[in-house]
Amino acid sequence: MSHGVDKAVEALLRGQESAYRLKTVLEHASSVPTEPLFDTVLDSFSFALSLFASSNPQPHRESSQNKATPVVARKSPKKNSHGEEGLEQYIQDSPTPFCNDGFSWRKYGQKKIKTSSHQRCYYRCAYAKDRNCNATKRVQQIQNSPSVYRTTYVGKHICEVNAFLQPNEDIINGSKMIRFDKIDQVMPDSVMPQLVPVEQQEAIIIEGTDQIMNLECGSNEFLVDDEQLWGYQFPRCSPGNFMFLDDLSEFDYNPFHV
DNA sequence: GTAATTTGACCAGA
DNA sequence: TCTGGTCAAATTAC
Repeated sequence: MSHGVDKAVEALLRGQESAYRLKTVLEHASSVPTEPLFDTVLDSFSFALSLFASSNPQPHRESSQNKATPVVARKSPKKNSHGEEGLEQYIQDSPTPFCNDGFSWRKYGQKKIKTSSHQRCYYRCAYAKDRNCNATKRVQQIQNSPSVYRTTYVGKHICEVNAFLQPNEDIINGSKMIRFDKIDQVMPDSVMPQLVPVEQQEAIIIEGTDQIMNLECGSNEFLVDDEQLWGYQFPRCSPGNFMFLDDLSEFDYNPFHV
């Protein structure tokens, strides 16, 4: 727990730092893009809250915001259309319906839910057919003013694993993997644009009783600090370069310091 | 022209 | 029968 608290504090400090930086940018009408700073602030709080939530699991509260609440191996009362049951689910609340989780999703349905005045949107992995990935998610607004959107992730992404896993790589025994090939490689500007929009953030996936953090980059962009982006020439996360984390301490994980 | 989204219909479980 | 989830044709966007 103490380690989780440290990480949470670290994330909050990071958010505070970004907020100060954002304030400076706004005060000086700088041309520096503010969106990455906004995202970093929001992601910092999301990450910190998710740490608290995962370290102290409690029933989900309707009023929670920006909170990642894992639902550990919850058995779905209803099989899906493929006859699968017991798919892992993970709930996250956010003030925006567009939670950047690092994956590509394709909307396949939208439905009015009886118990809610808002419609529920259904998404599946964009590579569901190509790579037989069964990950889906549902997004629904659950609260007005302030708006709260609940995203429910169902199933696990196996698309990148199927497509790019090398034969000798260990995915079965704990999926402990970080691959940033040619990490010291100098990337051309055409490949690594400056201050790219943040499209990635942590995706928290619960496996059985072991809570893991699974950070993946799915569409070639990073959640990255702007200073670090300048300070380090870092490869983008391409299909050959991906990571799995199931032991934060092992990598001194910080989603805001890629 | 192709890909993504929308939306009504259909299906299965409760 | 009701409801939530998915399918698939139609529509829209690029």
